[in-house]
Amino acid sequence: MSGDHSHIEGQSHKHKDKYKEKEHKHKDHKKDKEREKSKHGNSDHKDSSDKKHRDKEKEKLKHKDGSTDKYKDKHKEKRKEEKPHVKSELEDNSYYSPKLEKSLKRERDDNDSEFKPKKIKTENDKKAKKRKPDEVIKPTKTKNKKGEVADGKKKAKKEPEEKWKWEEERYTDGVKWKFLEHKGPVFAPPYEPLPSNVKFYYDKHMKLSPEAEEVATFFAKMLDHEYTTKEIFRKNFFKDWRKEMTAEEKAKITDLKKCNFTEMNEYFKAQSEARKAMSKEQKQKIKEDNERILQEYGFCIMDNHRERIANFRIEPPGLFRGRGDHPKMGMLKRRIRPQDIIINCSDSKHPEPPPGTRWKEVRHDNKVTWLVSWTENIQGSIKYIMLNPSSRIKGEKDWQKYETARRLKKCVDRIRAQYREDWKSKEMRIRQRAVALYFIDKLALRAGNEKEEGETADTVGCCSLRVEHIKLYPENDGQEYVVEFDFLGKDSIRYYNKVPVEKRVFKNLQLFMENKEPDDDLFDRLNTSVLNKHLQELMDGLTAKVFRTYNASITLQQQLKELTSDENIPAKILSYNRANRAVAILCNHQRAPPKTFEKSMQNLQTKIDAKRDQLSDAKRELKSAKADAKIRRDEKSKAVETKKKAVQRIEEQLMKLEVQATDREENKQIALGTSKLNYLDPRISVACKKWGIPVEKIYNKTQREKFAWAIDMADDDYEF
DNA sequence: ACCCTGACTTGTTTCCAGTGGA
DNA sequence: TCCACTGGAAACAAGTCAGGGT
Repeated sequence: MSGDHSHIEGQSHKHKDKYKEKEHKHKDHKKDKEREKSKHGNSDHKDSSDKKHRDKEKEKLKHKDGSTDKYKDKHKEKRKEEKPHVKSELEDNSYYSPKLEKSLKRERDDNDSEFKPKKIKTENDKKAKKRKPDEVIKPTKTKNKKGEVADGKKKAKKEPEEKWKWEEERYTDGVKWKFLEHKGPVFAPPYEPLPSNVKFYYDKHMKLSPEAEEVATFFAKMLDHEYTTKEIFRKNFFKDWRKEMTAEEKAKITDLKKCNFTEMNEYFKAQSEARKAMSKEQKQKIKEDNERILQEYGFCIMDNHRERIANFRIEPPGLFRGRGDHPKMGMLKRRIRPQDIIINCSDSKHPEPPPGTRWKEVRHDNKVTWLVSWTENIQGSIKYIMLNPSSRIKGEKDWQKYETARRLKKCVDRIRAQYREDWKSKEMRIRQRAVALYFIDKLALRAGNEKEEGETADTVGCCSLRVEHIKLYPENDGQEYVVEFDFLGKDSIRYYNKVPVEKRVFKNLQLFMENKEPDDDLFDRLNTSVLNKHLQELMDGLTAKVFRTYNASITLQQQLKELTSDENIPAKILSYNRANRAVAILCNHQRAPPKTFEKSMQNLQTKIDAKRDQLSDAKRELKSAKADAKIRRDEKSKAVETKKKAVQRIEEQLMKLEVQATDREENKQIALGTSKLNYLDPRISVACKKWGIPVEKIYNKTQREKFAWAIDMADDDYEF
């Protein structure tokens, strides 16, 4: 499986080289340079224009845009100053992050007194006031088993309705729901210490304290994983692990290299074997238990409907697995407790925290869609529990997204003409904006927000491209003005592409790159907020990502028109998949070739070979039958007919297999799912029924649930 | 004007259970 | 009946973007 770096249509490289080695010097280097820049108080472009005047226009440019210092640099400088982690006196232990610190502080400040839910100012608030000015949600002890919930304002006590009526804009004024009731999250099961005979080894066998042991098991479970060999991972893990150790353990265990987790690792392997080997009844029981939990916690009532919750289980503790070259991989992801949790629901009734605990907060914010949130300790960002894609709240939003893309369709010509015009602008920032937009449109690049250096893997999108990420070839492989892109995008997936561009774009790129270091920003006068502000002016609701949606959907529609033949259904589905694949390639949706890929390919190949043999056998038989018939002067020999049929049948089967093989091979490194789920207007697919392709052949059950809105609107002659 | 962060979408990988062929 | 394979779901990381505070 290793070593296969084949390309897909000249575009995407794969997996192995996905996590490109990056020099870490990068950051410090950059920092220095920025300091220098700001010291001199002038930008690259002023400097550069003093050099040779290759381009007349440049002269004008420099004056026009001298106005601003670079935003980007400013941020960076600022951020760096703030960065130093001031350790809070209350947080001696490991779980430290700046954001967390803030929220901890808040917690400390305002809830020592009494558990009192916070009220926030929303529309809801006004309503609440009308009802009962100072209603405090008291931890209701009411174990409402059966319908004794029938107190006054319980509008949702009527049986939940069956189906939603799809409306693009249901509530005005940002209200997302009017009634919301749920059971709260399901917490990760508490840690169960290992049996006493399973020990950790360091010079000698030793039993760890439960706290240290738990963290050790996280590592032990991953022993087979490549992560555990990476230096950063090991370093971060060890640092966080030591924080959980007792003083003696800390004194003793000082070197991760000397740690031996194999015994623990084997114990877990045995456990999973045992789980596999369980009897049918046991498995059945587990399944039923899960179903019970799902039924109890996996649903909520929103505006009279019972809706499925997407992730009602709190993420269990473990070691953080960042993607790509992540500086924080291996850090301990801490266990979430009830006092970390914010509950969001209607003000009438809220879920109970587990006995002996309390929620961090209960609020009633109907302008947001989440039911539960907590702050995670690695990046200090907020995690949410939200509804399933099949829910109304997600469906309507999805629908809206495609409607925006369709509006773009109406004015895309105008916008394209506009940015082409802007390539000639006198202002550098406008040229940069126009070229970036061209990339976003033509290549479906992501916007490319700035990221916190050192906090996340070094990845880029359009606006954050650096000089080192592109190469210019005035001439390449017989094509003029070729740009070679090579960078790591979202999830550290490599984007590699060579595209011919228009001359003006090419010249502009040369201009942007002049006098810059490889790690300078290509578009130093541009960031996503500037770009999006501009787009907003061009069309209401237009942002960079709308182009991805638009181009994906329009590509599907076009490809379908070209490809769909009047053949049988399997052939049509293949056509659909081809169209889907074209989109996935456009969006650079890659996947690691499945571990079993080679093998399954081989299996298919042996099948094909067998079919071939069978075919030649059949042909031979046909031949001899023919000869035989000739001798016997039997014009309409039955034998010949049947043999002929057999040959035909086998040929067909062979073809089918070969098609399957190509389909699979073409799909080796391409993931269709992402585009299917997020970029392709489902109504285009639903409308395929006009060619006799039933929706069931395109979408599985969950997908049909997610796209219920689209199926509902079902319209044969739907045009994106 | 800038910057931060909350909310929500998009993305890949991992896990698991069901399926169909030997 | 077993077992290898596969597709789908779950998990959760990593984006985008808007709005509000400074």
